[in-house]
Amino acid sequence: MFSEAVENYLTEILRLEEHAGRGAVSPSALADRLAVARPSVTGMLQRLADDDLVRYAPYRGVRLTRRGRRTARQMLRRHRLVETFLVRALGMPADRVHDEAHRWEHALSDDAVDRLDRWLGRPEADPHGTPIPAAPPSRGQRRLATLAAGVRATVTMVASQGPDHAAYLRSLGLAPGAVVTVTERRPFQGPVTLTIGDHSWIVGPEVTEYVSVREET
Amino acid sequence: MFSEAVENYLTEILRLEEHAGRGAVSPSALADRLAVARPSVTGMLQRLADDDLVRYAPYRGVRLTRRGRRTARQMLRRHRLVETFLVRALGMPADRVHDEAHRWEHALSDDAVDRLDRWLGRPEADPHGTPIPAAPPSRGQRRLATLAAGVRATVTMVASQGPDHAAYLRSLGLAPGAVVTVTERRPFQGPVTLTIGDHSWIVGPEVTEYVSVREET
DNA sequence: ACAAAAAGTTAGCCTGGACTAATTCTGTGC
DNA sequence: GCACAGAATTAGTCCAGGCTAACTTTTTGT
Ligand SMILES: [Mn+2]
Ligand SMILES: [Mn+2]
Ligand SMILES: [Mn+2]
Ligand SMILES: [Mn+2]
Repeated sequence: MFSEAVENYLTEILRLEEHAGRGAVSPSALADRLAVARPSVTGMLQRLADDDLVRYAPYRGVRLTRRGRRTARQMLRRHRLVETFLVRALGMPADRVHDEAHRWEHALSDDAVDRLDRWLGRPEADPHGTPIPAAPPSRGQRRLATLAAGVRATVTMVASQGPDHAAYLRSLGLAPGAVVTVTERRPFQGPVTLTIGDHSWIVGPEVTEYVSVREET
Repeated sequence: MFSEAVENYLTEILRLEEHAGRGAVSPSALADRLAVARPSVTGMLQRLADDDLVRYAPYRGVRLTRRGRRTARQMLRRHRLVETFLVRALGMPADRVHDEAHRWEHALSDDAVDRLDRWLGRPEADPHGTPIPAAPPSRGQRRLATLAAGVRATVTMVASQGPDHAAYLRSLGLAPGAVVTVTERRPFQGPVTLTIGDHSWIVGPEVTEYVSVREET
């Protein structure tokens, strides 16, 4: 979703916001923590502001937006889960897990994070005792790509990638509220068979990646 | 050490070399596998050749050098160990581990790979049955940075970063053949105390990262 | 109150790694 | 032996994300 650099900036801004209490985060502090020159920070903050990940007024410091904070918290969650794993499973010395986790945190998929969390028994704190942020309140929402076969689900969101794409999705009946079941999933990211109402369609990732669903209860 | 892109190119070249038997690998095949345009491949191959990772003659295809092959094999090892871990430990469906491993493989340190390998019981093959390349024949050689405290080791290599750096290392007595012990290691990449002969020195990563040692038997 | 220091930004540059359009090789069929 | 299809390379562009040098704004100390 975001580049490694963007993820690192957001995470570090959150750490500084939490640490230094209320108030905006200073670019210099960020530059220090990220080990980059100050002008690099200025440039990145401008881009993050354009993408609505931070609110940034020149000479006034920076704060995360709701969107930015959501991403940053997710990164902290990953970071701390990975650290926990490295210590508990791999027996890595506690003073070496941070750098390792700093790289892993960008590589894990949501699914892998979730499995790691389960494997660790849903830990509440990392090896240093720092709390691990909870998983975002997804209310069961997920991409169609990750829906298990045979499970009925309701479409919650269609993130179309342009007019043709939107029209195609509509022609399949994939609109919010539609009920859909994955009836077959071919291995290796192969095509997926969907049942929507009394129609079946064979579709590829351009469909399953951009449609969100919630499992029926 | 290398960028993610470089690691991916080298790994894919090795896969193609192994698959398609003897002969040079064609840039088009590479472009397909890496999902990039052909000119991107040409450009990268030129850089890889400059860095002595491939031998490349225009219009004649490409082959890995010894150096390139060593790196590529290491990546394949990581990839397959990670896939094994994802299936065995996290229970991820076998048809989803490849993409995941493709990202993890770039994030793991040598130490983490080694711990994962041990944790998995030194598996010989990944979940698809494909053999996992062996760890490089390091003969116990490692960076001083990873040497456990209290273990006597012999310096095998000094990778100095310029004349001043070289002189500094020499002044500590760190030359091939010298016997060294880490007597204390402060947490958080803190300073390390070395004993060399009857001298002790407190040094930082600019020493421990660039000196290789072999543990005494 | 104001000068000096510190913090921050702008301007201009660079590298890696992608892309498209245009061009040049190579090998095959006749 | 040659035309042509396909493979590959060159030329030129773009963007992310760094950097240094120079400038501007804010803060601080007297
Ligand atoms: Mn940490
Ligand atoms: Mn990181
Ligand atoms: Mn694989
Ligand atoms: Mn990869």
